[in-house]
Amino acid sequence: MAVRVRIEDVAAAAGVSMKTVSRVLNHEPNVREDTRLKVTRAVEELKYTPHLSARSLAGSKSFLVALLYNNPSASYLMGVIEGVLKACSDENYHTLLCPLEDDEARIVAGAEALIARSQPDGLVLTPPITDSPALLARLAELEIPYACVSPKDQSHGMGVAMDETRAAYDMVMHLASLGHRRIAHVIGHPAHGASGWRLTGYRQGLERAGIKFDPALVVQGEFSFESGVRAASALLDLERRPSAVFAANDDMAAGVIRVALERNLRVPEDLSVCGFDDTPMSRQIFPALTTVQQPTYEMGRIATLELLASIRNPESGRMVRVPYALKLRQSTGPVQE
Amino acid sequence: MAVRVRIEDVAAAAGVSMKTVSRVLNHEPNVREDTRLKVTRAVEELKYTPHLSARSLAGSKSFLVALLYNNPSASYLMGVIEGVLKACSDENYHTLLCPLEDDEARIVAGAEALIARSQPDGLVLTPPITDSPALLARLAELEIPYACVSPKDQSHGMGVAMDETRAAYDMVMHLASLGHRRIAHVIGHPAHGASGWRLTGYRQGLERAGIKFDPALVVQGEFSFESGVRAASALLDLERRPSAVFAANDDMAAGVIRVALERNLRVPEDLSVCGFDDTPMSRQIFPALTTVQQPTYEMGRIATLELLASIRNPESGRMVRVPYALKLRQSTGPVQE
DNA sequence: ATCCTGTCTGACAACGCTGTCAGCACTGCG
DNA sequence: CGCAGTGCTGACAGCGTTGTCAGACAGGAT
Repeated sequence: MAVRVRIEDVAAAAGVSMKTVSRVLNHEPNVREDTRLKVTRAVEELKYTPHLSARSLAGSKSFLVALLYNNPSASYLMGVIEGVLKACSDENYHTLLCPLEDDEARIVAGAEALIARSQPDGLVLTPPITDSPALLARLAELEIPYACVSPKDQSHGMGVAMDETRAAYDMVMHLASLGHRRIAHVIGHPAHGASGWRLTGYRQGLERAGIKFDPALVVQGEFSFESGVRAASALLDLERRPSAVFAANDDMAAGVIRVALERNLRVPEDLSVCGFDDTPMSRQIFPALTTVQQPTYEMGRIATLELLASIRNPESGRMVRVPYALKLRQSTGPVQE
Repeated sequence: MAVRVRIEDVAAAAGVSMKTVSRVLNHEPNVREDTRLKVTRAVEELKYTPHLSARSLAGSKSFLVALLYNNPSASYLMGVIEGVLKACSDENYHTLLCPLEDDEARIVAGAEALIARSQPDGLVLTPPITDSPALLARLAELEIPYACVSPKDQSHGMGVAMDETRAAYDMVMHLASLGHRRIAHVIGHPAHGASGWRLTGYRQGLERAGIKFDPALVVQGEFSFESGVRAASALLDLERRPSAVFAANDDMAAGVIRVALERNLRVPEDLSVCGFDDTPMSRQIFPALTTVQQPTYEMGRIATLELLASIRNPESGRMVRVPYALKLRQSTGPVQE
């Protein structure tokens, strides 16, 4: 490995001072256009990359973005992570992963430990910790900027969100268009904002389709496969069982399918099932699951870009809406007589 | 946020010089036991954490470990990642994630870019890039230490591995013990070492069970769900079709189950199916999949610990064996007449 | 011609830590 | 009793960058 190219070398090559090179690299004002050009050329020629540690030490910025999570879904997380990584590397930041425990106190403690150790310049939060009041309060105190992915409260702060209510509504309309009238819903984990939105969308869809809301057809789950199994058992024990089940995520939908098949019900002939998230698993179970695709990569990327923008300019940083897509597959079909 | 505690403050509190504190923190020799104690106490009292950037700048170490991967399985990766994170944070290192593209040239380019930008002190490689000769050669040139997770060549280097051959052997013995004689195998992606080991284990199992190896029952796959579907179609089109299929991973096993159920075969009554990896999906499909569990978290953690040990002392760094576990579930059952 | 403004540039210290090296106190040995 | 050897400690420079501040220069107002 050759010896490192330093800012000093670039300065010499460009015939300016170190400080001017620094200005160009940091997009600071007050550099003449031709000077800027000379410097950029020298940088490219020497393939210069600033030394992160030196930068961070001198500038008291860490160039670190931490991604805080406690979401158990590996595929969801990996999507978001890749997006965050992409945005960070494009802007010469490093990404720190910070897995957190489930309970509120430990979330705060974990985040504080991270902040003390690594001094990140900003944080990206994923659900459900986007909705931990204690954490948000502490972050405000510490004055650390953060961006949220799908937070419950989208009225302020920055980040990225999807119209989940609308997606759930669309899903119910899809079922209704297949002739279903007894459409059940398995609610997600009560702590997640998504559970509420999806339930709301379900109710709005029913209303639009002219179907009376039946509380007996709505069962509490908690986003896990096992909770889907429990919910399905309850629903299929009903005297007048539903002809379709809309589970608030794919894992629970898989649980519903499991129970249906165990009871020798055919999916979708005897029972239509749909989920939410479009995990890889949803394509691999039989029958393949009708579900809603979230652009997790884009969500991670955009949230991070907003965060970085707001680090540079505290005025900026918005809540960005991203589109979803219904994935119609084999687990939903027309109602049979 | 209060002002940072610096090494100077700790030195003052302990009544020693900065350098002595530094020595204690870096486990350097030549510090009297009581001095060491005084310092440790002061560190704890002041809750001192060394400033990573300053350390790295002064010591020309980056305290960074990069995890290179291009494995598409999110659950496998998340397991390894969490393990690496744990080991790193325990030793006050940071983890860098480095997703790489598939082809050899881009793997090397991606790794070089990472190394140039971030100067990691060491790398953790996951399959299949553990087996990229071009990359390994380049790393040797750059003299960057690396640890491998399940590399093809375990005769030298450090890292962690599982006896996959033995696990595959066990799986075949399990099928044989259920009375199966026509046991098919779907091979994994040819570039992965795992494919070879699992095939070898399959053949050893057959031999041990006194079953003649039948090339017609062995089909090439590539670890994807779709390749499992293709393989299963071929196998089930056979005149004398197998009574059991051992797929080299869970995704392909899911593909096999999909095809079987589509053809109205019952699993396991008409066809036993088993996989490898114990992905979360394997528990969520119907029927739940018999498979082999890899301790991914431990593997990531141990590989990283070996790496860090070898950074401190180039003499150390071994290839560690970790245990596996057969997960017997509903997708395998006794042969039916 | 003089002053003032604003734009652009560079010298130098500082960021928090570790490497180097010198110095001190002790031990064992001739 | 002197001297080399060993164990322990501290002073200080330097890692590669940015913040601060002062200075040079151009253009407009007086």
